[in-house]
Amino acid sequence: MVSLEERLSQALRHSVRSDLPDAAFRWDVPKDATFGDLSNAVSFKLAGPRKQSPQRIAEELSAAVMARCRTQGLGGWIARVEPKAGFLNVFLSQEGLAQVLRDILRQGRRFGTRRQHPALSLNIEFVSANPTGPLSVAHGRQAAVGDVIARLLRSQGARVTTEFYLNDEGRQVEMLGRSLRARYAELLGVPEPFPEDGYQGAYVTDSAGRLRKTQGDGLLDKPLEWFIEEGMQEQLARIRQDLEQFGLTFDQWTSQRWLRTSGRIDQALETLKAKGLLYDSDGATWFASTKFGDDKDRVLRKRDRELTYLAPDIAYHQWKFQRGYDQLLNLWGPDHHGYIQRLKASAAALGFPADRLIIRIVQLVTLSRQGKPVPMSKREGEFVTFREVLDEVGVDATRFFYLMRTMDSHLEFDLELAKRQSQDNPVYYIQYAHARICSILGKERLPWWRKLRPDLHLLQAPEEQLLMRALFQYPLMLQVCAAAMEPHGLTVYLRKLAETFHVFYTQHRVISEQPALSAARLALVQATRQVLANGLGILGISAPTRM
RNA sequence: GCGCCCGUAGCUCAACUGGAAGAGCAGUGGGUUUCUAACCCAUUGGUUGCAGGUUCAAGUCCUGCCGGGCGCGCCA
Repeated sequence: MVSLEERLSQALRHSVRSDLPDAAFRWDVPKDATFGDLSNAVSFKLAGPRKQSPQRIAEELSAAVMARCRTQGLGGWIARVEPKAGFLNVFLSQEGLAQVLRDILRQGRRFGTRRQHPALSLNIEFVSANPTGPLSVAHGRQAAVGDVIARLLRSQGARVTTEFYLNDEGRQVEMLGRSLRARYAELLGVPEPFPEDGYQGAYVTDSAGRLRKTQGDGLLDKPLEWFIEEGMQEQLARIRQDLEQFGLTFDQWTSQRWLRTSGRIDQALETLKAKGLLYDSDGATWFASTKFGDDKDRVLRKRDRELTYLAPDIAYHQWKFQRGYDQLLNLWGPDHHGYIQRLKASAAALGFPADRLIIRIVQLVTLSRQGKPVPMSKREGEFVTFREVLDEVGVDATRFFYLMRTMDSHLEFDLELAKRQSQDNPVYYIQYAHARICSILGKERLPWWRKLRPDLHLLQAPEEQLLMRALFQYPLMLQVCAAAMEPHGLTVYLRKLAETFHVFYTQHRVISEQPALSAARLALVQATRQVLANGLGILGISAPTRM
């Protein structure tokens, strides 16, 4: 079904007759409610070529758009199209607002979602933490952002695969195996030097303790590979468990080991070689990535004949491209941003359009308590983990706090504020609005109201109008967040919607002595509840019926 | 030295691919015999780091500075 704003865009385009790009005809939600429900600034773009003032053009266009709406059967939904300071401002009519409520109540959980033909297919790879220890708070943020981007895009009709790249061979996991073995030996009283750059976290010692408990004291005969495998599997299981607790299961796990044994790494290197993009120098094999915009060429095979990390990564992205996605999205930590150029260069070198590979950096997270920073020392291997935050703060608040900022911004995560169950915690503020509505709906004592077809035109109070207008914005807001691949706007919207509801609630009784008005208000709060639930659902946050 | 992100109210941050400067918190003062006060109302707070440029229009784009963070390996 085509939305109102899309039909308005068509009407506007029809009225303008210009070859301006589609974006120029898009309607935005204006910042200020006095500017109406939708606004557009195309008049400014036409002012130059037409040598007329924007306001003059806006006046013409508003009449033309209104006329077009009438012939298209939209006239009843629009009160007026108002030219103001060059902008076109659309004000929905009471019937238009009533229609929004009807749409919400009819579509229920589907309200705000769209379908695409054909559906955009997309792979999102994120978290991809090494299976060598607990997830960090930064991984947690990536988990939240990636998960909600996936949900947002799915809500807009895209086919999304979420994927975790498992770094299950190489130096890092070997170091975990060595560390585990050393701790195990330590527990037995057999002195064995702890590896330099080993994992010093207490979790390794815990892990060694468990090994001893379950498998006895005779494990030092086992080869290093055995310790690597044991340690890695345990860490991986914990990572999966943490993510699951967070409400996140990945559609696909791709392992580096599998990439190698299946021959895909060799194959990728062969492809580059066949294209004449590999050369030997200083005893190493280099990839001529500068031909594709990189700052310098990169080593793929070191002098010791071992591959660098880039080689399997190239193969991995080739494999992702081969699977036929329209777009690949990678979420990385800020420590990887220097890596973007070379990976994009490799995609281009392999003949894939580099603009189909989108790499976004999710910025750092710092923890604080009541404004005071929580020290995070990685040197001793002791740092606040994602699991600790999750256990202390809970899933809902953790998700919300991770998503409250744009991913470009450093995130200051205040543990005390997130935990606090009070008015300054936005999560509870939103959930409370939902619970309040459920309380009203549960207490309804006059069942014959249900038989009334509500007369939504009774909802004339300013607070009711504002609430309906906020509900109207939901689908458009979702669309914008999905297109930007940025969840943060949804948290802002839901807070605003909850506020609009709370204001309405304190001003007006829903269930009163007036049956007709009560029925209308019941429809209004039911629709509000639905949108709050839908929005929270996309954030992966629960919508409690009681608090 | 080079690259990326950030710089907006006392604090934490928005501003949807240039479009009409905003929230929350903190501060101050108020409001519940009624469907949940985890709520609401009022009010204080701005040279958008600095200087130029492009534009009808710049927090947003370009140039140069200043400040904060991160990265720049034949580590992963």
